[in-house]
Amino acid sequence: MPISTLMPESASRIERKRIRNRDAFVAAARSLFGSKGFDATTIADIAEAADLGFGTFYRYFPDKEAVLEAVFEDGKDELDAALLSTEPAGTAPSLALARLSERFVRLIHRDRDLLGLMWQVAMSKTVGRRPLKFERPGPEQSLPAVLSKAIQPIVEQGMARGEFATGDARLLSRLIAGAHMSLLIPNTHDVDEDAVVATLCEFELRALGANERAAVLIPNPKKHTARRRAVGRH
Amino acid sequence: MPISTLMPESASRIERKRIRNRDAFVAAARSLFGSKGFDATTIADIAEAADLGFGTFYRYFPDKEAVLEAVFEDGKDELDAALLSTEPAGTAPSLALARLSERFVRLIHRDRDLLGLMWQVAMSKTVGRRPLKFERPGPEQSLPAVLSKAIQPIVEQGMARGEFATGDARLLSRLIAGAHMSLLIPNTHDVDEDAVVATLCEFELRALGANERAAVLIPNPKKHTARRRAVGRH
Amino acid sequence: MPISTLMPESASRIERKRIRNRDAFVAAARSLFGSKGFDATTIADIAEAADLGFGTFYRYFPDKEAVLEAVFEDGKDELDAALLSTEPAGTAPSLALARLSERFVRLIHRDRDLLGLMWQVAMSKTVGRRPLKFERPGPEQSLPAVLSKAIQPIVEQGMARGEFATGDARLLSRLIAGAHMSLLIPNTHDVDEDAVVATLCEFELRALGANERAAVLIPNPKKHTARRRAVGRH
Amino acid sequence: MPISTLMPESASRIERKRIRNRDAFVAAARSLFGSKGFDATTIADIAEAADLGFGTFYRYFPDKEAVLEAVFEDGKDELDAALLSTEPAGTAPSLALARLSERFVRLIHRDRDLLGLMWQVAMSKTVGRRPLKFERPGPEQSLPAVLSKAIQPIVEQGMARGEFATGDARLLSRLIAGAHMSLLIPNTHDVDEDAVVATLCEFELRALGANERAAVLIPNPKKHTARRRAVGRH
DNA sequence: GATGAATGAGTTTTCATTCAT
DNA sequence: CATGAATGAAAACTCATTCAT
Repeated sequence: MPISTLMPESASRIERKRIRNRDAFVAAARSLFGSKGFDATTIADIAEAADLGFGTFYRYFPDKEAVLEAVFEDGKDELDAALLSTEPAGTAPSLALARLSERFVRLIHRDRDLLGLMWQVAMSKTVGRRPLKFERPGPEQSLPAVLSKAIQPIVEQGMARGEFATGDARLLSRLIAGAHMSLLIPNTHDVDEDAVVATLCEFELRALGANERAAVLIPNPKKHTARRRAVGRH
Repeated sequence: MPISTLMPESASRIERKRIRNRDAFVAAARSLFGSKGFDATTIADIAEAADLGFGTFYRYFPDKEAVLEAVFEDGKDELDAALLSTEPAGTAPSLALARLSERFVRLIHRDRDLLGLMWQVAMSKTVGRRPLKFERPGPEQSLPAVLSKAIQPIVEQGMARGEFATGDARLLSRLIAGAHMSLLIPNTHDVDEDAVVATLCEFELRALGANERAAVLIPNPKKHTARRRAVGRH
Repeated sequence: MPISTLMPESASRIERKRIRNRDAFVAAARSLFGSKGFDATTIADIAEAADLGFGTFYRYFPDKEAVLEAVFEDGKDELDAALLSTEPAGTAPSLALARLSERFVRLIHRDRDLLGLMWQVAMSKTVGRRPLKFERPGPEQSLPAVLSKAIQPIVEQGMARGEFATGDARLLSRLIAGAHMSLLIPNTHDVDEDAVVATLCEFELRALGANERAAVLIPNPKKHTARRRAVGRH
Repeated sequence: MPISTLMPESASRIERKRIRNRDAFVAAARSLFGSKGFDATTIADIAEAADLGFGTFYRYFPDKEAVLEAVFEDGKDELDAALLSTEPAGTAPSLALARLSERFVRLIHRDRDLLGLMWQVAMSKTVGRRPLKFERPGPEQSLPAVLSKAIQPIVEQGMARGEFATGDARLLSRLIAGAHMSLLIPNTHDVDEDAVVATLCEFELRALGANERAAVLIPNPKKHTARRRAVGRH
């Protein structure tokens, strides 16, 4: 997340300016990387979008890849905020998962840029013209990784509690994350967001073999009666 | 698919050489694009990998993008061969889907390069430094699109036959395709291939609300008794 | 001039074919060099225009420059035919010059390509991307050189006979050639050809200080009475 | 003319450096284009000659053609300075023409490069490997055009005043310009510059049918008595 | 002898990165 | 510190020329 949010009042005026500038670069980079891709984005583009001087970039980042890394790190915080369960300890895993799914679908609409970028990095060791230097945190913070990690504990808990069928929690989490990711693909038929949430939840709860107790927790019950019934079909 | 397979006996020796060279370029490009990414791959790389001269490339393709297109076209045929159901007309949809999934998992191991590339293109309008020229077939032949299209009819049929719960077949197919795609992500813990197939099938059949008649068709029954029971658990 | 005209009946069929092909290349090259320039013309262009195979070119010329040379040589013959005085020995120099001028103006309309090309070579040691190898006859056969050489003897004779004022015949010939050349410049206002001839003749005869005996020989007397009188104005 | 001359005292040091660099590129380009031709000159050549980095070129000009254009524009100013009559209003046209001619001959020795280049562009629509983009001012500022335009008003005035025989002033100006241009052709026998001026003046004044009042104005009278007499010979 | 496939040297152009102001 | 001018490494692409068929 933007550093600025971490130190609202802190430090000297000059320090605050440094932070503001850095955040401007990161935000610009994130938007541009997301929309045009890493390679197609030049440092000049970023500086321009950040409304800062060109050479200034290098006072904040040693190279182009560093800003990508920063985008990831800041983005990870944001993702975590969106994805990590803040549910009370006793929340039913199926509900936790459903909520996470809903938050994710909303996130897609808000942050498609960032998500697409993180996805991209997950897929190839080379984002830019040459192999990424960063064994650095990077890819582990790629979208599917983060998402998968957010899902896995829920799944594990669900299995432990008997809400979900038992199985390879890691792999299942990944498959669910993949299903989520599929929503990122540019799509002509963009369906109603709520309907997507409902179908997704239904999909994943079924896939996990959620039992009836779990099923009733699917969100947006008013709109999707038919489907809810389908989920609890037996 | 490589042109060479289309004209096994054909033509003059020189014509065959042309085809062999073209295929060499396409194969080299596919492997390199897949492993290093489009941008990180130079024409020189491709030529080198194809063991042909640099200038020779331009006798076969007008530019770098053209070879990407060729990779896609040839790849699409290959994908189709792997994914399109060749099941007899009466095959149960759940079986068809399970078989498709199995074929896909096998495919990942064989053709990770190509699949990764197609996925990449699906995600970003900018594969290269600048937006792709090709509105050309391209992206519609991206992996998730092709996969999704292969799955959708099966899902529809399953719904029609009452094997699967009814729902938005298009979206569900996409989610399933996404789950498949998640297996493409470079993964340190590479699990046993058969186990992956089993879990995937179980996952998607459940997710589709496959009823008991469908469930018994899950492949590799010997190894995964426990899970099978979970599927048909109710 | 095309070799073909030199050996109309000669030699074997195969020999005649060789000659025909060579001429086709030279003609194609001349037209293309003239219209697009030496550099902008590729060997492939020439071969295509000659309706001959690409590699065939190299069976007739060792390199691209050689065909330029050939164009020059063949062109020189053609130029000589057009420019060299074939007047009977006793012809008045002013008449000879006038006739040459007329022939030249006509030539411009017929062979602008070739003339432009020869002019170009006259101006720069580098026609193509790199310095011309040919110290070979080349530049001495450039248009102004040839033209100048055609004019000079006439001028000298005129001076000797007292028709023209005496002076530096070589330099004056060059100036006259320059005046001729100016007609080659692409020109929006293309005037009537006959009028150009008349003005040119008038111009050069005056410039040489042609006396009254000479002046009456200006061609196209009917159309240009006024001007003729101006020439013989004193 | 070089921008530098326009802002002698101007601006910051950095601004002056920018201008100095631009001028260095233009001067280098002019010299190289003139001597080797546009095509044979690489950007690297220009940068080297300008003693600047290679990439620096592109900070000043978007492409190779742009620097050609700049050479033309700067050159045009220089030419205008040399060629446009600055004679007092009442100056005899023959004198004005003679002076122009003299200035031109001197110019040839100083600026052969530029003049050759402008001539070249006048002749061919394709200076580079492909047709010039610039319909831009360019070709109208080609040497013969500029020269011709400088001469024409003098000729017209001369005709109006009765110093010159009447005729097609535009065409005659062009012929005279052509005679001038002929002096640009690389010439082994380089004659004495003064003698060339004298012969040229004599040539053109005669060619225009300058009457006796005009004739006495031929410059350098001391050295060329014989010729002067020839001009005023009748 | 004719052909065109193969080739790589040479050119333009882009852009990350350095550095002087 | 902020800035943008300078720079050259790297990449795409063209085309003259060689050579196998």
